[in-house]
Amino acid sequence: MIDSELLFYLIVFSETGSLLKSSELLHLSQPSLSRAMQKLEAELDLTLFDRSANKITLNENGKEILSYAKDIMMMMDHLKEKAKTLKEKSQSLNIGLTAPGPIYQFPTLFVPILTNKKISVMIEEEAELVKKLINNIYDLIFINRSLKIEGLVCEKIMREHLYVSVPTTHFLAKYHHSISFNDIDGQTFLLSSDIGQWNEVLDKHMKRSRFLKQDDLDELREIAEYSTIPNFVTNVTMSKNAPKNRINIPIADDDAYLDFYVLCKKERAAILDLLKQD
Amino acid sequence: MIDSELLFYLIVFSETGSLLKSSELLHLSQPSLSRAMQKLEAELDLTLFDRSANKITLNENGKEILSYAKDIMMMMDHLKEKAKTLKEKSQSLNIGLTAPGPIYQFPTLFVPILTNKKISVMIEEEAELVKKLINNIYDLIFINRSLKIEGLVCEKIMREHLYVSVPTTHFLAKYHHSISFNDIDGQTFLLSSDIGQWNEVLDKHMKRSRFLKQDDLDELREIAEYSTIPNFVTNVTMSKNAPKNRINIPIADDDAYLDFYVLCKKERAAILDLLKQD
DNA sequence: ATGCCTTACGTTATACGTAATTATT
DNA sequence: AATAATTACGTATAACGTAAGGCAT
Repeated sequence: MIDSELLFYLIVFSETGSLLKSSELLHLSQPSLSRAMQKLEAELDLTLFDRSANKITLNENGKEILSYAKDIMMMMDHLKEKAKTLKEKSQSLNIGLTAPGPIYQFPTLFVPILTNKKISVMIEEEAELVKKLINNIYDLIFINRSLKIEGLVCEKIMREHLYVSVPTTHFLAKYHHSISFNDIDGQTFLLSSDIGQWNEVLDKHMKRSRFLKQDDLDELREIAEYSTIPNFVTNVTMSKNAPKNRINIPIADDDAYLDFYVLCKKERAAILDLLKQD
Repeated sequence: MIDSELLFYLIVFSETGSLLKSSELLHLSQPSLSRAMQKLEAELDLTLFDRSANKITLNENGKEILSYAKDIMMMMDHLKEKAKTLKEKSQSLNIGLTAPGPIYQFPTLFVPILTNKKISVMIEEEAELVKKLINNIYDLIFINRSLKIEGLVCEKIMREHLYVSVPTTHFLAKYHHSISFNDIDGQTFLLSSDIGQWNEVLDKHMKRSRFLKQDDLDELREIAEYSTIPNFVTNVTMSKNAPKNRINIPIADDDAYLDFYVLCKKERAAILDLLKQD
């Protein structure tokens, strides 16, 4: 096998025209480079240089071989580039969701420092998620039904249950054990912008309501605490230190429940272990 | 720089699926190969294998990198092939002539063992010779006039003079000091098949003559010795130990002289030194 | 005399094989 | 137990830098 290092040296030499200058660029002693070029000639069993006592130049053979060396070096660069890309990819975890629930259920999975991976999270519809999982754009997706597809593993991993959060002074607070969409429809609610699949639920059962959309979750929480506007929480988003002036009332309808199934490629099923940390 | 040897090992591994088998094919101990693959991973800063205690397989990264490695290895093979071709070329000397005279004038040049080169010799017309010299098909050509072309060197190197060789008993032998084409035209002559430019001379001045063409020069010489048929020789083809029963009569016409000029590419002018050996 | 390449030589680092170790089937 | 990988360790080879030598400008 021809040593690719020597081909690289040849290219550098062709650009400086002298062993001395090349050796400086290559952080190598000049005798070493001289021997390296002799070795290349020996390996190829071909004279590549015209030599005089204090001058060395590429001969016709050398020029021909040089162009091949450049091609190979270009391929080497492509390989290195690919290796870099693959490393980035293997260090990142792309997760797709139909709704944000799993982020609260599996907090360590979604914290880059803990999983030692760069995380990207995207909320999309099921069909899109599945397509992109198969195309390796996602490593892991969460959807709301069981889906058996060749080459994919699918496991049920959680159920999310919707609650309405109202001030203790609110007229709805009397339903504190249970409530239905019908009971609360027609009011105005604070609502996070990114609730994915829950949008469909609300569109279906809360046609007469008004929603004040809020992008920032911290701001939403703050507004909720200092206003009397009802908002929504779920079993996984409820914090232990919830505001004392509010109560969370479970919604009894079947559509107030969302099951979550996690899917990934069979050969990467090991990723699912990450879920078991939580 | 990535060591191309390691890429080759990777390819062999991909074909056997085991380090042990690969190491045998590569005439290498198995621990060495194990370390080599670890080194490749380190150089690329990328995991290429899934390892268990007694099994190692390519992972997704490894498969991707493998295809790049194969491309590079193919380029390496092309380079080696090219080197081989160039070596063949640098060991051969292609000479073109308008007439065979220089072969006799520069005998060592045309003996492969002495010049340490494979020799090919071809007789063609000037225009063809020059074209092929420029296109590197010939390394050296001999033509009959001075020709100044950019990038070529041209030197006058010999003059060939035509003689007619007749038995001492022949009626033409009385002209032993000098003779003209006109004096000898109308006879029958022995003639070599490959006389190149001399054909034109004879076509012009010997329209009424008959020529007995002979491919093999040794046979021609033998026939000449044991017959009374006149033939042609020149100052360079005349042998010292010429047959005693014949005399060589110089032809006086201007067209009985052919000047020879040698041409080669300027950058290869060193080849001309070969002529000086003779 | 100077500059640049090659050869010589002693040293260091690298790559190898053998042997020991580990873990899976 | 057998197989096939990795790790440990001592050795031999190969690559390096310094120093010396040679030849053309």
